[in-house]
Amino acid sequence: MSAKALRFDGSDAALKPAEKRVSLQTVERLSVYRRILEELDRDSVEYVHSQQFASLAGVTPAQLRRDLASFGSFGNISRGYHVYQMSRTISRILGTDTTQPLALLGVGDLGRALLSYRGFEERGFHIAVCFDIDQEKAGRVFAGRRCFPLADLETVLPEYSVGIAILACRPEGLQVLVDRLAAAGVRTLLNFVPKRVTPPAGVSVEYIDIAAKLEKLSFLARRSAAEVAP
Amino acid sequence: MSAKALRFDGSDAALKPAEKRVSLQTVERLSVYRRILEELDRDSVEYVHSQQFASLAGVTPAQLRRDLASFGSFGNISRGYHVYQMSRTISRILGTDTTQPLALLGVGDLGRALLSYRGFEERGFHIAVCFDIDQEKAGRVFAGRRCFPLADLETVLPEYSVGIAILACRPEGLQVLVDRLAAAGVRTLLNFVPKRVTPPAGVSVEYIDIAAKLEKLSFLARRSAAEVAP
DNA sequence: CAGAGGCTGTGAATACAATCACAGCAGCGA
DNA sequence: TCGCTGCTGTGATTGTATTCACAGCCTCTG
Repeated sequence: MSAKALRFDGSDAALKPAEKRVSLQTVERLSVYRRILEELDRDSVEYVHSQQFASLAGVTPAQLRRDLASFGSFGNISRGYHVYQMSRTISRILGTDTTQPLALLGVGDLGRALLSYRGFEERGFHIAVCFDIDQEKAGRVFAGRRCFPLADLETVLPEYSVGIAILACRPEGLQVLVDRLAAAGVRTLLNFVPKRVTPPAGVSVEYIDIAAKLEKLSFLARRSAAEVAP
Repeated sequence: MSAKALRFDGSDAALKPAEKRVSLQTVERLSVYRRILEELDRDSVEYVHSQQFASLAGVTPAQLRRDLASFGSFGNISRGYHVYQMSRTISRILGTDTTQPLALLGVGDLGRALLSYRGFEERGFHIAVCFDIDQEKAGRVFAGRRCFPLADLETVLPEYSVGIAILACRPEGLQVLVDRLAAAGVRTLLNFVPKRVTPPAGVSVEYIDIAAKLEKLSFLARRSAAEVAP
């Protein structure tokens, strides 16, 4: 005896199905899914089953289905998921169906590498403007983008309507910089600087810490070696 | 000061006795902890309580204590944690108390940025050798390191006893490259290439996917905007 | 047209991570 | 010396993510 139909009886007004609770871990996996879907689309694959799809993405089929179901049902039973349609849907969910301008803070080695990285454009991002505290760098042009002095942040940034900023500068004074960016309307930050900051209300920060990843690998390498010869 | 309260007083035994189940998330946080401890040490702080320490690291005091306790007891009751000693202990646990040689695969924009990144040396890592499939790059010298052709991987790599390799190359043929590296004795991989690979047995892979992080931020920015004006 | 096959979506179960709350004790002042 | 203070380490609890397992459905074949 199943009680599943009751769910619909009591809550027909509550149907805003697309905006359930979406776990952030799911969101991170969505990027992986979309990349695979694009590859499949290039190969002219029309439908894909959770089994093959999951193995391409390196997750279990159950997890893949649950991730996708958290936005509503896309799967066609006994055919699988429609590749192109789902790719478009994920783009809309992630907000990458339109190109988004980025700001880059700090034009050192890493910053310059990011400026010349072509992958951004393919994924719907574009570094529109960059800043550096170094007066010598400010005024120069890097990979087609003029570099402004950090002091001009508040006057220059609004012209570009940037929602995402990339931090690739020195750790000194990082918190102050974050606060200035938030005040200038930036809502999210991608932080390459190995230093924790406390984001102002309404601002999200993601960290990319290369050295920390290496340390984790160092731990894993040592542990796996210990397992072999304990 | 008596070391008896601290169970691990500098001996190599620190690694062995508490081989409980250490969560990988804990390991990732250890890097953050160590960085903060080094800063405190530079400021000549000798002891630190879980309260202040946790707030610097951006975690709760309970989580910090649990993380540290998963290796054994470091804390001196009513004084807190000994800054320098714990920093050393974490280094031993992570395996970064001695410098480790890295191999770099792919000397494009990102690869060159990594070569000139100074942060590695500070954290106990050193890119010892690099490879590129491009014959033009092979033979040149980048930031003091000679670049070898990819074809010579099997003959050159053993001379450097590399345990960790960084993937910063093209996605084409990545799986084959991973298998070759594993066969050559590399135990862990840091993958900047936006493509999943299936690691051979005993090999761990960590991913750094910049575009995926940006997509996550794009989602967050959109959601937080929707919360304000639904 | 019926029945088999095999897929998705999801309730239930499990595994895992974070937090709470407190026993027990080192250090300190009286 | 002794009691008080406030810290750590940890059992218990809560919360969250993942996996299991299967009902229900769509398609295709005979």
